Amino acid sequence: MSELKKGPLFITNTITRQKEEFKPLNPPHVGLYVCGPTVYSDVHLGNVRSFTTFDVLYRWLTFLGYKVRYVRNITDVGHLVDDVDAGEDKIAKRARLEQLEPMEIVQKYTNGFHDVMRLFNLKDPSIEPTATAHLIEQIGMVDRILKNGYAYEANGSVYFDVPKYAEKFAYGELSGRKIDELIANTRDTEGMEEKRSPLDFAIWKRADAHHLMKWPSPWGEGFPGWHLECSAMSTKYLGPTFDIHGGGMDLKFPHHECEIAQSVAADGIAPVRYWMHGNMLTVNGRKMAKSEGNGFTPEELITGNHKLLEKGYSAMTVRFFMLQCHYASTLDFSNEAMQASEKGLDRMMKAIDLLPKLKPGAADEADIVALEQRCHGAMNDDLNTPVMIAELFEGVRIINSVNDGKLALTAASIERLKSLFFSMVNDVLGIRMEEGPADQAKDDKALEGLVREFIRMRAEAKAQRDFAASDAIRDKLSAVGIILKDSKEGTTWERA
RNA sequence: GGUCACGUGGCCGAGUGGCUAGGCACAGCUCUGCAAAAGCUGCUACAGCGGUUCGACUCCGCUCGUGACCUCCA
Repeated sequence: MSELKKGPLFITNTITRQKEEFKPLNPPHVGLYVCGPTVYSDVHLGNVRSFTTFDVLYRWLTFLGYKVRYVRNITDVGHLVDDVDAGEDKIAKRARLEQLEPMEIVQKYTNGFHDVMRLFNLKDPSIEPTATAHLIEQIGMVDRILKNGYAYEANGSVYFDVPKYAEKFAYGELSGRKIDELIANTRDTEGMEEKRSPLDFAIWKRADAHHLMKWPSPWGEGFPGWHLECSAMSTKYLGPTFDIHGGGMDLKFPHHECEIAQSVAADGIAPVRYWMHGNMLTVNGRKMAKSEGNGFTPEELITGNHKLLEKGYSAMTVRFFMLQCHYASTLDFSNEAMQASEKGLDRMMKAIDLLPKLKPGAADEADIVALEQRCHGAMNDDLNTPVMIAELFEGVRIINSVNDGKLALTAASIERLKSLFFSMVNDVLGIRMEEGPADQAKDDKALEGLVREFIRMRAEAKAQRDFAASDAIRDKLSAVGIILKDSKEGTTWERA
């Protein structure tokens, strides 16, 4: 058993805009923080793409042997509908609309989120902290920022003093923004009188008497600002500086920019060493977003019950479709592309099914070790899943050729190929193999026996060269969704 | 308006200063009684215009087009 060439891993650090070698702070431990959902509505496919990106990152780091502490939060308070005037909380607003207690909303959509994560085979994070369970930490952080002079209290709210911070630190370095331009581009809005600068953002917000979600604080009853929870919880579980912070591109500004500012202002140290941002899922060239009305839920996707969908697609097909595109590129959803992925995945799964049946030969006519190294190399090159999948299709060709007796592989190479596919497809890409479209009904004993009997009858007809009868059997089975395939070794069947 | 991306063959999508991405579709061939599957082969592209270079799809500039962020968003 030769040593696998697994390293080094390069990832694009969005704060430097460069591909950098990943070196954890305290190897073999890796701290990974990913911005989770705000649980006030159903997640849509665009959200799934983002979480899938970091799921694969988590899986790959684990595969490389790192001990990853993966923190993905649930935002259950503090996410303002409008930061400027009313300051109503998204969850509170939803609660009012649905006439539910805010925590009912949180529970409902948290459950829904978890269902979707399971459906798409996303691994659970090591810690899934909620904002409401970390009020103490958040208040503590506000306090530190105040004490350090980077925030001010106004009328029961506390605002982060961006211009003051920018005197000493590089506010805007992540998103590439310049503070003068930001000020120049600010629109006049209502209710800004409390803020000294339009760029300032709330880290603690006073709650009115009728406000549903509020907690006592040194500044009165209120609730934490949106950006604060991630800073407070990442600091608590991963330390003041940790390895990787991930999220969607659309969180870069202002959310992640504010996170950096908060951590630096509170603890005097940059919180994150590698920032990673996943790109958007688009539909007809436009970002999938609730406001566009072009999003569909995973349920609609699977049933095909949506005007943009010609048919339903399985969760694993969707996952495969997403991974055929690099995470940093936009990915455009279309029925044509989905069907291409569905067929490609199907072909791959059928090849995987053949793996245990391959007959070893005396020599190797394909280099499995090299294939393996190319797979690993693709992943180490900024998680290039599309290239890795392309390599796997090379493996598919090899498997089929060996199966056809056109290519020889030794028993050892077959074993290696088997474990390569298992680790890359199942462990790293997170495609559940048993759910391959290939054979869902194979464990149905009665059906298997029935089809076998038809195959036997058809073989008899064929032996007597009664092709009309044999074709009739095949056609009728085909009409009920059973496809027969003849080969030298006999006839096999599968579901259409 | 400001900032930043992107524009690849019929479709989706990688990548690189000179050498085949891959998937799907299509065509031909092999196999087969026929079909399906599988394999082989073919179709061979990098928005436009300039520039740098021995050589650019890959670097630079401009033009056109598209998108994202600047307000909540994965």
